[in-house]
Amino acid sequence: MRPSKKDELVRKALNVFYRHGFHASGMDLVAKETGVSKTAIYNHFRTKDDLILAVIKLRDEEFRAWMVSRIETYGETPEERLLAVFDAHAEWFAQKGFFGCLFIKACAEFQDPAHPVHQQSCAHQAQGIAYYRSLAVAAGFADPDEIARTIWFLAQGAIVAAVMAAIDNPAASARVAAAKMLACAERRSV
Amino acid sequence: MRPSKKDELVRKALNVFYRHGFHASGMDLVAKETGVSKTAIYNHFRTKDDLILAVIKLRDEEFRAWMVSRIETYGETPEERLLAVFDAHAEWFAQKGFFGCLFIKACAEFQDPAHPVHQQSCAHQAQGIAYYRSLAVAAGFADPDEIARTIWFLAQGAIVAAVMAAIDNPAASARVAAAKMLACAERRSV
DNA sequence: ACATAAATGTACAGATCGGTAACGAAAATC
DNA sequence: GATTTTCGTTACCGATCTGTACATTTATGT
Repeated sequence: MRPSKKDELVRKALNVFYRHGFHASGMDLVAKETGVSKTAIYNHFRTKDDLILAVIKLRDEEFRAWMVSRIETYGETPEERLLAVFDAHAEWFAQKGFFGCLFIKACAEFQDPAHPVHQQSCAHQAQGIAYYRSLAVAAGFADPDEIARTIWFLAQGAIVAAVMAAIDNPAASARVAAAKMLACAERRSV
Repeated sequence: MRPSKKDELVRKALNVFYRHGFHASGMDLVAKETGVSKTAIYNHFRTKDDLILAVIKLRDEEFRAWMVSRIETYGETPEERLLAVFDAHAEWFAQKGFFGCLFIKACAEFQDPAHPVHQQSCAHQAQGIAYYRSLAVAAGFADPDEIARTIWFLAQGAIVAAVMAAIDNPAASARVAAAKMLACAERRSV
């Protein structure tokens, strides 16, 4: 199987797991929805967990790249980009087929901290925080860690709200809060 | 079965589902862990979903009562209580056996918005926001909805962080952000 | 065109899933 | 103390689960 074909399989499997959940999606369903026979799938992935891990890794790469790209389009300066985070999230929430955060779901279904899927999902979140921190550093904030954590909390809260709460445009609401927070935050002394 | 016995069964089932997940916990496991035979369980709950729904409802009642109680202990005034939210969350995160938010997990596993478990979980979140809003109103903020949403976002973000992110004491960090936000927020004009 | 590799559908193994039937024991009710 | 309800145990049902075997067909590379 060509690498591109394998990617395509993983991407289609991602859709199945994303929509129906990991444990709720049987391999027969995955085979049907991806159009790849179960035999062929198991030729390339030893177990279902291996496939799920590949799904998580693909999503990690693609989603982070997409998110960074959108943030850098919405905002020019580092400080603008800290707020553009929420514009990008708003765009994400508005996409048809938005069903929440795959990584939060993955950790909800694979609770064992030793499970690779759990760890990979946590690693994804760490990268998000690290990116926000780099923006906060570039923007010259005195406490970039606190800034990054706050932006991240607000963004994750908005994600949860987008799935569970009857809040209109949670990303916009979180953006307002973030803007006020940034306006009050101290800059690094020269 | 006495109501108290039934409650006890639901409470023990809650522990099973909380620790292992809903789909990953078979009814045989539930029977074993609760000490109630599968037959007896099915005498009182028509299906597994019915039991799960009872679990969600029990958790909703108990957890909200606990959270409100802790918040009102940590804070005296409404404004203090908006920050005490994070003290209560910190206490929750520190409890042994903390495994994240059951309602977030429930929505992750029951994605269909028409599913009662999904709806009940969302209703729980709505009650949380409503409580924060009542505090914001009592504290005299000009825009209690925005205040409530921000507190809620930060709290939910802290919960996600407590499970997934390598952030030390996320509740304390969220509290700092919330305090700054409240300090800048406008009061209602008399 | 041919040899090789890989995909397919079907069928299956073994385990587990949600849920039930049957029956004796226990216990609450009258 | 007799009766009725509820309980646990055990075994089971059909469906579905992950994962595999196998023979056939389809791509692929030279």
